[in-house]
This record gives sequence, structure tokens and C-alpha cells, in this order.
Amino acid sequence: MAIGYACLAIGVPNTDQRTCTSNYVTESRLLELIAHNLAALEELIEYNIKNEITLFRISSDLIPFGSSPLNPLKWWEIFKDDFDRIGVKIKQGHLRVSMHPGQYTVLNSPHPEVVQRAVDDLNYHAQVLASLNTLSDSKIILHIGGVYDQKELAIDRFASNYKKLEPSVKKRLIIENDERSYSISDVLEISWQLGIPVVFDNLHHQIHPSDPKKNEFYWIEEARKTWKPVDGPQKIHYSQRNTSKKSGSHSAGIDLDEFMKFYTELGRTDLDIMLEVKDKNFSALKCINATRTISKIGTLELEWSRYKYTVLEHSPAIYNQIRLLLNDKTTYPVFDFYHLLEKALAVQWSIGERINAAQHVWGYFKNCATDTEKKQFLKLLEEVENGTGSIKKVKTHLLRLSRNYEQKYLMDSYYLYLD
DNA sequence: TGACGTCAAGATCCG
DNA sequence: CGGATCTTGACGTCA
Repeated sequence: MAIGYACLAIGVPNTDQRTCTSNYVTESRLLELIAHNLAALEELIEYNIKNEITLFRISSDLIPFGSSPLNPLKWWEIFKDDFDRIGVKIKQGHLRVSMHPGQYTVLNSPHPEVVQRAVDDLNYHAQVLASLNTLSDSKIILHIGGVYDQKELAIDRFASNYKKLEPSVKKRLIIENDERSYSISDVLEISWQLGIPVVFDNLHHQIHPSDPKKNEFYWIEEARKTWKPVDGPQKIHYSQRNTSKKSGSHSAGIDLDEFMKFYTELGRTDLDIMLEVKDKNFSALKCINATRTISKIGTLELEWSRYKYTVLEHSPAIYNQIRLLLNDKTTYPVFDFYHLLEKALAVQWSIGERINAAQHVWGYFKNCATDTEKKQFLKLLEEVENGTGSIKKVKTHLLRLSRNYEQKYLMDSYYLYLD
């Protein structure tokens, strides 16, 4: 089983994807952006492999205006060496990558120009995955589209437009239930008609269920039957509700107990789970570590090294509890560890504790920093104390110091990247 | 016509 | 001038 996250990682330097608006598009600007984004993708791939995250969705923004006439570049030829090199890393790292055009790629629209743009967009996505030399288990996830008051006709349009797609797209295309128009049973029916693998999305299903008598595990089993060996392991999307926001919103992080309840009831490890969650790689690592079959405390120690100063600024008490928890090197207290972590992050920080944590981090530099750097730090800290500054500025300063003095341990710390 | 979702770029404001 | 904050863009459907 692989568990993964979508498009971007938090706290991993040099992995941001850049773009520009249409009125600023020039060939040289596009070349610059593509080069930047490919370098960022390579960093992301390396991070994923190093951290044993073997499922990853590549951002559709990799090639700005990749499916638009605004971008006439043959980017797959110009950057062939980069694609090849990244592709080798993906393959050697046993990483499974996918892509997911947004809700605006609508293959079943009654408007031919909308359909044409959808086709162009699917071709673009297939071109990216082909350029990386991935196999047909590297998928493109698509929603069915609109209903237009006549669902049967809309489905027919989807079917006839699907049949006209390039083989390079067809071999990768998979379809997903959405939260408004097409329930999981709708999507399965389309799948039976066309032979397309189905991705079950639990949150969309919660919001837009098809049969109240059947639970989500029933539908996951049904979806399983749509996957052929050439498609790779079945994929599902898993997310949790953000209860404080509108119904379809994804949660900030994955609640481990809720995830484990799902995982246990699922009772299978022969499928891949794509998490859709705001904190991305953080939650992916949590779920991966909680479901490891081979476990060692070093994994948790590595996580702790990234989280410790963030925990400290929320709760020194829990900070100490986790330290004690990890003392016994013969155990793997993964649930206690993440429970404490979740508990700490839920604690509202106070100014005093934030300053305390910042001073801990400053400890790395007190012997090497220049007087100016020290003065700057103390000034920023004082501004936080009297309410005129922000901790963000303090952290930005500490991040710059970490880079300048090559404090690797700190540079990997989530503390520097979280607000 | 605005909401939906998503992320940065761009624009503007502030000290 | 730099940094923080607000607005826009880019997409299509639906209320």
C-alpha cells in the first residue's frame, strides 16, 4: 500500500511551483518558469523517495498554460533531458505519480469549444506523464462533468467524447465520484460501459451518497473490480471534513484515530490511498508511519526532530512528554506519539511560549551570529513581546540564519515554515 | 451575477 | 524600500 499527498509539500525548500498570468506570457518567461518548476518537481520527487512517500500527485501547473495556445513551446522536447532524469528517479524510487485536472476540465459539456479544451488539457496531462516515461499505472483522474438537466444525455456525451480520446490518454484516464452531480454508482455505471477504472472518494461520497443502505467499503469493493492489472493497484481518495468550513472543505490535518478506524475497517493493503488534506506531506507521513509493517523508533525520532520546536511553542509540557516517550529505543509508540503531537498543535500558543521556542532555536546561532544578526533577532523578539511585531518575522530571520550557517537540522524543522 | 476551489502573481497599502 | 495584506486570474457549471 502506498499513501500519498497532492501537488505540494510544506517545509521542503525549493519545491514551489510558479506560474504567471496570461497577459505576462512570453516565450522566455515560459522557459524560465518551466525550468524552475521541473527543478522544483525534482526536489519534491527526491524528498518523497527519501521519506518513503511512494504516492504523489504532480501539479497540473507544472507547465504553465500547458494546454493553451498561449504556450506554443514543445516543452517535452526542449526539456527532454530533465524529464528523462526525473523519470528515472521516479522509477528507481518506486514512486507512483498521477495527475488530476481540476473541476474546469469538462469532457461532457454541450459546448464543443469546452470539450475541445478538455481534450487539449487531457492530452497535456498525458504528455507530462509520458515525458516522465511512466507506465500506464500513472493515472489521470477526471470528474464526469456537468448534468445540464439531462443526466442520461450528459453521460452519453461523456461516453462518445471519451471514445474519441487518444490512446495515450485512454490508457491513463480514470474517473472519480464528485460531491454534487455524479455519485459513486453513477460513475460505476459509466465505468462498466466504457471500461474505465474508478476512484472512490470518501468525502465526496459522504456529501453525495448514492444508496444509504450501502457503506463506503461496499463501494470500494465495487470500484476495485474496475481495475485491471495494467492499471496498477486500485486507488482511492481519502479526506476528512473541515467541520468549521463549508461541507466539502478538506480538513487541515488528518485525525489519526479517524483514519485508523477507516484503515482497519478497510482491511486491505493492496490499494493506494491519496490523501487530500491541507497539511499535505505532514499527514501523509503520519499515516504512513502509523501503518508501517516494519517499524523502528528512528522514524519517529526523525519526525520529532522536525516537529519539536513547533510543539514547544504550543506546549512545553507536551514537549517533555514526547521526549520521555521516545526514550525507550526498543519500542515504536507511534499512536501515543502522534496523539501527543495532535494534542500539542491544538493548544493555543501564548506569546511567552512562542518567545521561549524562538530562543531555543536561537541557541544554534548564539556563538556564530554577528552582532547585527543578534541585534536584529532581539529587536524582532521584543516586537513580538510588546505586540507590534510578528513571530513570522522572527522565523524568517531564523530561517535565513539557518541557511547562511548551514544548520541542516534546523532547515528541516517544520517550525521555520509554519506560522 | 456570484459562488465554488485553488494557488500564486500582481496590486496596493503601511510603516 | 521591504513586508504585510488584499485582489485577481483562470477555468465551467449551476443556483
